[in-house]
Amino acid sequence: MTTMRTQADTSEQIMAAARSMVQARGYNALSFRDVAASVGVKSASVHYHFPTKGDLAAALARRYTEEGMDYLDTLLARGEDYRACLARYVAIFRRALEDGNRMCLCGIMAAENEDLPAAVRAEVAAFTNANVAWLTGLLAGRRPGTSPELARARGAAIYAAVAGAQLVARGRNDIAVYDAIMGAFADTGLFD
Amino acid sequence: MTTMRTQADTSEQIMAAARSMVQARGYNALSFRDVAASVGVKSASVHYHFPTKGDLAAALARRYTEEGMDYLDTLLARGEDYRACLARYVAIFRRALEDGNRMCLCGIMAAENEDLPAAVRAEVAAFTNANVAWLTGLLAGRRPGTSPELARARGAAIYAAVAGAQLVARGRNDIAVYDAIMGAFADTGLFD
DNA sequence: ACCTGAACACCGTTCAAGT
DNA sequence: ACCTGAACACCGTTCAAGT
Repeated sequence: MTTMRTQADTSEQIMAAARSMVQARGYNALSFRDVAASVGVKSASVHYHFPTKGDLAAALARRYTEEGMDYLDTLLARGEDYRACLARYVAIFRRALEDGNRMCLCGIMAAENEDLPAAVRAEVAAFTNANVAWLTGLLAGRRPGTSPELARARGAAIYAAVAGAQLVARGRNDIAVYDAIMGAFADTGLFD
Repeated sequence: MTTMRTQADTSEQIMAAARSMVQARGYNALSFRDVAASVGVKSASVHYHFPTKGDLAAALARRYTEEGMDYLDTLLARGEDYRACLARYVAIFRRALEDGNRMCLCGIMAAENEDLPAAVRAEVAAFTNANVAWLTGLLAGRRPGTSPELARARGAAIYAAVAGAQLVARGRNDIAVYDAIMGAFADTGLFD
């Protein structure tokens, strides 16, 4: 029998604190001293676990993508229909707004693209690609006849719609704006 | 006969340099020392013209909104039809990507919402509101029967579509992605 | 293995001092 | 009216030093 683990590793606590901060204020506003204070260590200790801010942000984005894709894969495995899967997808981005008017971790960092170290930029791109690929796959099942190019463009459009709606609703600090926008997209047939 | 003005005021040069920097890297990455170096003064001089970073960013956003709305109003005055006006609108956000993979000034600052001084946040919200109102007005002319709520939701959806597509295409550093996404939206009838 | 204090060059901001 | 150098408390990062 191994030792009980009653407390998260320092690395895990750092990642949890940092993730919450980035989703609220972005990569540039992430402060090693703030993270350290929130965890109860000094900022130099954070550098022991994550040598640079880029290393920390890249780790955050990689895990964020993994966890998100795991959830999306369980959605497919559950055998729910096309519309139900899309509704769950739209609900994921709504949840970030519910959680203190936050954004998707990679959505907010995408806006900071030019400021990101290359490794972080790559992880953000990987998140976007994974999301568009999942949506494209879902669409392919729905419309077997469509060309790959058109299916991918539509997958990207759904991702852009959700990301854009999140951005606009967040600026208004009003979840009803997110719902109204997604309703308008639904009316145009974006989810049919 | 008054004195010739062969050079822009220092304030104007500061705003031009700062605007370009914010559209490329955001509010947080805007540096008074970088702006000063680009204009040829010291950072303390920038504070003479714009006491705080918030004052500078608020002035940038206010003028950006004014200039943008002036252009949109000339579009309407030209008497072009609904589709042509929307095509011009979509082209505005494309142009930022053409200009060094930049973003809409207020779009990128919207992502930084939580970091913005209140005055800047208000200007960013005013830009969004003005854009949605313009789109809503355009839609009202096109579909006189629609309820104000639905027209506004659809106006917000078009704005979110454009902002989201810009964000996604910028992350890929590929204008073709913007065009493909807008094409997919057009296919769903978002612009009909 | 993990943490820390001290130092470095950056940042926005302030202010007394210059012209 | 406009600009500046110097100082302040911040920042990410490094590193020698501690346990």
